[in-house]
Amino acid sequence: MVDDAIGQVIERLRARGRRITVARRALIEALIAEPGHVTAEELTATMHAQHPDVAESTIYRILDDLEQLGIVVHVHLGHGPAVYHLATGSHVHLVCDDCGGIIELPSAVVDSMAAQLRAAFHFESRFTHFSIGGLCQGCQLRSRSDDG
Amino acid sequence: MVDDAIGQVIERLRARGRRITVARRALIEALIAEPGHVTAEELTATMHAQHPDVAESTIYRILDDLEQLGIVVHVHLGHGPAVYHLATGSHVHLVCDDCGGIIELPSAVVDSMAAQLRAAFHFESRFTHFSIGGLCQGCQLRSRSDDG
DNA sequence: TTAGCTGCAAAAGGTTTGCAAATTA
DNA sequence: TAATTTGCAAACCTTTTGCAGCTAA
Repeated sequence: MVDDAIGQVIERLRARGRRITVARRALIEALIAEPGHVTAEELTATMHAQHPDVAESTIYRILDDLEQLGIVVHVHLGHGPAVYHLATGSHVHLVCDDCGGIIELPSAVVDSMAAQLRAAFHFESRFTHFSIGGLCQGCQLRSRSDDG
Repeated sequence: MVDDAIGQVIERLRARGRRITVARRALIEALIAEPGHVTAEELTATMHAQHPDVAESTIYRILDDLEQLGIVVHVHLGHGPAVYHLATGSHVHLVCDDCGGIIELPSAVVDSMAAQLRAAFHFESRFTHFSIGGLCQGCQLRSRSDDG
């Protein structure tokens, strides 16, 4: 069924006139195999196990292309490098400013907020591209005790 | 009253043991004079009109320091450089992914959302550090007509 | 006087680009 | 064959850092 998922993506690429190269196939495999959010650097490392001569610039180019085709999205969780994942299973991220911990939310959680912004500003919001920053429970407690 | 605002910030710096240098005073003036969101580069340009030999690295260092003191915040509106503004008047940004247009919201608009995240995840969210991406009305209409 | 700040220059980190060679269809 | 894709290396952009000299208190 992983193979199946790969086949489906490849189909979509062919349908849009892309050529299926070793690097593309390997990157799609890596994206499907990886569980969560991966940086370009991590993807490169994964792919280098099997294909050590794929250049990181190639990976950035393929990711760009996949993103334009709506197959992949990238997310900014914090100040570091962007992370990538398949566009299916897009979700919202709460990221703790102190410890960097991540809570993933189903997009539905922000629906009422999105509706509010749509009604008031005609703005169709996507909460998925940037994280929502803040403090997790642990860091709230810690900063309180630091104060005292 | 601008002078007054400057004086207040300088007081806070002194109270925390900072030295008041030409660069610091000029940067505070620039921040108070600038209307909205400014990048470090824009601040540098502004300051160079009066003080051409202040280094950009100095500006980054002072901004860091002011941020640690809670006087300044930086915000990521999109993929470009961070923008800075005084911590007073902190607000939420809706940024159009297509045209880059910005809508500023009073923080109160996200209060109910914040309450929801607090109740469900004990997460104290700050919607001010990253923008909320999406599509503004104009770009929604444009992309619809591009489809057809 | 002396700690804190600054300028300069260089480096770091993430991402993009130019170009000739390789590869896909 | 012809156009797309790639590897390599270099550039780019924003931000950080090391260090010696300057300056505010």
